[in-house]
Amino acid sequence: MATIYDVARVAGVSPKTVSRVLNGDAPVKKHTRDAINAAIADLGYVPSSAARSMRSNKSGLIGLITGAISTKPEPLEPQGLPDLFIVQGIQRVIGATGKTLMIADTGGRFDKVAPLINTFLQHRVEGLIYVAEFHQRVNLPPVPAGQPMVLVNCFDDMNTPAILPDDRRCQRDLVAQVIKNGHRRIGHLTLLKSQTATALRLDGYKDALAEAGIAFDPALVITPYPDGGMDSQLLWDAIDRLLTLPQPPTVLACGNDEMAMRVYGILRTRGIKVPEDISIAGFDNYRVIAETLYPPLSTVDLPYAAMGVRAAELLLSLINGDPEIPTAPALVSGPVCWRSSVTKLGTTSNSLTYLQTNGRMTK
Amino acid sequence: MATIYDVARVAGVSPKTVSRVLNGDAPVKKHTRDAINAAIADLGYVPSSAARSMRSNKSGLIGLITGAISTKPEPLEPQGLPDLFIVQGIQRVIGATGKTLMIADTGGRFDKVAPLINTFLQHRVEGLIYVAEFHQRVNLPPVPAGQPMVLVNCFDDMNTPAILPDDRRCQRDLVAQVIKNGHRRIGHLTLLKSQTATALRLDGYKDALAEAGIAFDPALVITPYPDGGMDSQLLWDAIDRLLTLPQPPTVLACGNDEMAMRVYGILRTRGIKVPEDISIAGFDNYRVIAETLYPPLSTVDLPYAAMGVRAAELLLSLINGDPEIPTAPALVSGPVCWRSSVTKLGTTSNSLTYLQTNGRMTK
DNA sequence: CGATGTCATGACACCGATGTCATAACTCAA
DNA sequence: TTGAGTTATGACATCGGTGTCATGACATCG
Repeated sequence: MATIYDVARVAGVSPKTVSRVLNGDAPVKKHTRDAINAAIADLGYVPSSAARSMRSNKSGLIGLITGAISTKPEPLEPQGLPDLFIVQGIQRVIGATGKTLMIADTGGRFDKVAPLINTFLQHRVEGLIYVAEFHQRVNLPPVPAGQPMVLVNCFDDMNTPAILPDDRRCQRDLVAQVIKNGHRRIGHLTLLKSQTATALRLDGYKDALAEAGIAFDPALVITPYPDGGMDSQLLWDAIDRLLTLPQPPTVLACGNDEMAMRVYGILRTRGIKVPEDISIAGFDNYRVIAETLYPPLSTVDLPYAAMGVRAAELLLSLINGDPEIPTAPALVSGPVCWRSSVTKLGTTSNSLTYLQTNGRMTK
Repeated sequence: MATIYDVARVAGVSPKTVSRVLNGDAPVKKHTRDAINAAIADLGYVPSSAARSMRSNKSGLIGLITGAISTKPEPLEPQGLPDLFIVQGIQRVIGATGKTLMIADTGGRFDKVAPLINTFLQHRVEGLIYVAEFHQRVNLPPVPAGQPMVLVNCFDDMNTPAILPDDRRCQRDLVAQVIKNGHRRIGHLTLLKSQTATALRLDGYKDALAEAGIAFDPALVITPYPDGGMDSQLLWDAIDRLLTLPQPPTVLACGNDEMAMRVYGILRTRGIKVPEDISIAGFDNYRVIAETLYPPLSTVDLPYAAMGVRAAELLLSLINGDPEIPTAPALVSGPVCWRSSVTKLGTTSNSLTYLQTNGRMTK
């Protein structure tokens, strides 16, 4: 690979003058400049960032670590790869600054994180970003004090700056919209108990009820899956329990869009029509599912790309030494995506009442 | 950031001896080694890969570029992010060699490719990998001759080594399995005409028919969407045309799992049961869909992770200068994933014949 | 015309590792 | 005890850029 010395020799100038042309940091006679540019093109010269960053002590690199990592040993079910959207948001911001984003994937193995951080430190990254696959607490290996770092979709016990989804507010907004459409008995099928989002979303669900003056009925909230397993049968049972309540829900708010998709399938095998007989809402706006299902799914958009943007901006300000020290994690929320899986209820009719006469459904 | 000189000073030795401890390339007295390791820990010393790679002329970096890039200006519909699985396969192989994978995302913008390649060249990557989001022809900016490079999920006109999915064989295997289950009238809903995979898969469909001695009936093959648009109504029309044929298909082989999911929804609104009334097959094994749909979808696994592995291995052998020059792209195929969306047909009954008496379906 | 200032360019050192070679310290056999 | 051989360590140059400072070529002005 050609060096700046080769270029200098071919152009008949000193290396320093070539450097000036490359960086445009000092005037160079047009004649000289042309000769140098010709030599660069001739030789296919590409400057070495290693040499450059060694001299300048600036790497221009941002390190990003991502992966399906849980603090628990057993991996939870795969989520919808939201981290990809987060990464794209980060990329947009970082790319605009001229810095280079180095992305490393752990492949879901927690023991890979420490070596990856070490590799990044060897490359003297100016900042580190850790993106979790779903909202969770993490416990990362230590990094040198003063090393700018931002967590996305996760948080730790050491007050590392973090960008988090506002699960509570999103769920509240969604349920509020459902209520606005006339529903008052709102079933809620939650994610796993162990997931951080689950408790927050339940709070949001309660917030919306409280704001509408509807009493909270614990019978309407069911966690279909115990931690670990994900048997379809369990989901059937949960729905069954809800629909055979004395006052069954008119809508099911599901833990995420994937669960909503399963619920569609289950209801249809029982001959229950969505949304005529019962309405369904999801969570995430996982578009491949939400837009493709029939009828399209009402859900909340978890703004992963926006979280990425926020994270990158926060990291850049940390790198620039801006004195803003955000003590609390930043919460980002997104819009409700209203599609046709939730009907507008008249105040008098409840299309599901017929179910009450059916007794407990068969399995 | 501490340097090797700082460590040497604190440990009371020369930098070269520290280097020896770091690399273990020459014996060092235990007493000295302990002092050095203590100093390293004290100072939080991390070696600079810039200085290292400058001296050794080896970066230990592999550059990977990915993104939803099409050679056409208008972006096609989003596929299922298969490139993520490809990337994970690549990561596995590269990670095992001790090299570092630098991933850059174009964010779907073709004009970002050239600058990204340039950045990678500045970092003196030892190899380049380009991963396309779906099987396509690409036209990448030029790279220096001799720079090891591999294309994945795409190919160009310059014989750059490439790893491609074997669409033809996968489709053949799937249809063969369908035939083995007693189906002889097999509808085929294709992807967009402009997609490379579409023609290959049609060939595979014909291969399977030919091997089973079934005549090819063009009426059974429909391309629902014209290039560009993706109106749901068009899919309805396509299905309608198939089901009202004098001899309607007993199974619909869809262009991908997402299309299969839409077909599920459409059929159900018409009161047609899957798989009792008609069977459905997909393509891709996009697991969030295929496993979650009810009934679970029979499909073909496009082995994206395996393609990544193959690509990484090929790149490593190019870097090592192994003299194998694969002139033709390597085709990778995957297993049929048989689930319950395709029924076993008895040779005498055709459960769909009742539809023939229904006449054309209403919209 | 000579003093001063500006502009274009070059010489040289330095960033942080490591390869090469030299050398000090030590072991062991004659 | 001494010379040969081995082991542990250090001095120095080098990789490819760029910051600092010096210098030579002109232009400008009194």
